[in-house]
Amino acid sequence: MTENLTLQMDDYLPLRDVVFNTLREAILKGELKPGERLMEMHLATKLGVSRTPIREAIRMLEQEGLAVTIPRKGAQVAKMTEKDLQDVLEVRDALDALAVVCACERMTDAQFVELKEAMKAFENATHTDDVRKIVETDEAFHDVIYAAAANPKLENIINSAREQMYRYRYEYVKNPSVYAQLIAEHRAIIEGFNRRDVEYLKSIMHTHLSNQINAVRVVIREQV
Amino acid sequence: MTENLTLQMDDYLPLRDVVFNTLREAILKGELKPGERLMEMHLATKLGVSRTPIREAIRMLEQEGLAVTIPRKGAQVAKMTEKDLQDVLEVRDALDALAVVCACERMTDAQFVELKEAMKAFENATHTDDVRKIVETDEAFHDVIYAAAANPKLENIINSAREQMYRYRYEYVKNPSVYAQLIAEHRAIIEGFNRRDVEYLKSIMHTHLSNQINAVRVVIREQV
DNA sequence: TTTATTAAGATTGAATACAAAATACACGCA
DNA sequence: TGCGTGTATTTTGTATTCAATCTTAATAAA
Repeated sequence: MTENLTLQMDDYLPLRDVVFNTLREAILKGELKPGERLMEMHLATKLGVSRTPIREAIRMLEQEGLAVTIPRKGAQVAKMTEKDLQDVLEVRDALDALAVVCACERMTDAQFVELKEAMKAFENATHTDDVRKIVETDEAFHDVIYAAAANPKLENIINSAREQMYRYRYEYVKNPSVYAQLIAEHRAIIEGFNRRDVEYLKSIMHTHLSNQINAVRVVIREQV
Repeated sequence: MTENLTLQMDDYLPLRDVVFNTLREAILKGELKPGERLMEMHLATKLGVSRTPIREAIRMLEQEGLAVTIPRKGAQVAKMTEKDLQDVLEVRDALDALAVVCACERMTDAQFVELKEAMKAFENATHTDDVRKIVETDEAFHDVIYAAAANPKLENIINSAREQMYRYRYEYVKNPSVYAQLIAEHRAIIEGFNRRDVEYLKSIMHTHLSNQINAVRVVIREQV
């Protein structure tokens, strides 16, 4: 009886959070395209809720950088210019460097095992055609590193930066010719942690990130 | 006539933004203390608005890390633990380093002049007892650097990190014995930009930041 | 006295209602 | 045809209302 209640409590989420997650996912997957208007009434009827939770969810998306709203004109999915992308990458580069420094110091043995498993999962995924799965296992690999850094604030900020590129990054991963390189880089990262070689790790992370730049840049240029 | 209309347009702000700014200021100034409950009805009557804009402002504060809400229980001003502070400082350290690297490359002559003026303003402020002014001119000095980095995304993230420490930092600046050191560090920063000496700048920024740690830590310990 | 119990009040969550502004569109005019 | 102008419609901003949950406090039982 009580456990039933607890269960209800556990999976209870305010509608605003449900809406937020739904819209967030839709934006990241590209179902809602950059520049697309987020009309409250439209979303409300589509999701079967009132405007109230929609509005609150939009405020949240706004602060995440996924939506932009102009007073009295409404919200739209955030667009990124090439400059925006460059700026975000610059920041991520610095934060990635910090993350590997921290992770190098603080990674537990269990986490190192986890990292190697995440590596395998990614490698397996690249043998399929499931782009979604490839992206997810790649993200998961990096998640292990960020978690090992043991700095939740850092993790939050990196995630927010990742999120902003996510939409564009999809295109990069769709191209199978990059898999070999990605795998090699992941292997190098593991090797780096094995040797606890901070400088080596920093440089790998840097190339790993900058490889994405050009690909993403092309996608952004295509965005009218 | 038309200019009057434009003016009205310009200073129009949705209530949610007015409320957001008001609450944000109140939190940063310490008028709303960490852990204090943010009750919608209470704030609404106090500010003379309905609960709707209050709720939206709270969602915004939440994403800024200034408020925390537990579903069905309401929001409260975010508390920071020592660990939280350490985490934020670690991140800010990395971002400050990035900022000076960028600023070193990109700072215009006009901005360098601005920086020297901000320095003077800060120095003058330290000769008064106006703690508020001292904090503001100090912030302004750093704002010039962050602006010179010419990376708005970086600026946003740094500002959000600064904001989270701001409340606690006040106490540090209240102590006049640190002024001399602060001035010396600011002078060193200017000297660093003059020489475009990135490594020197990084190290100054690092000590500049870490000097704050212990002071802030004391304040946090006092927070029950 | 302390601990359950439970009812009243307070508070949040969500929907609805109303006001103000922006947008779209049809009409008239040059 | 092209361009304003004004009206109708849509959309956002804010307030109000109703429902669900949480908190508090008073009461009763051990």
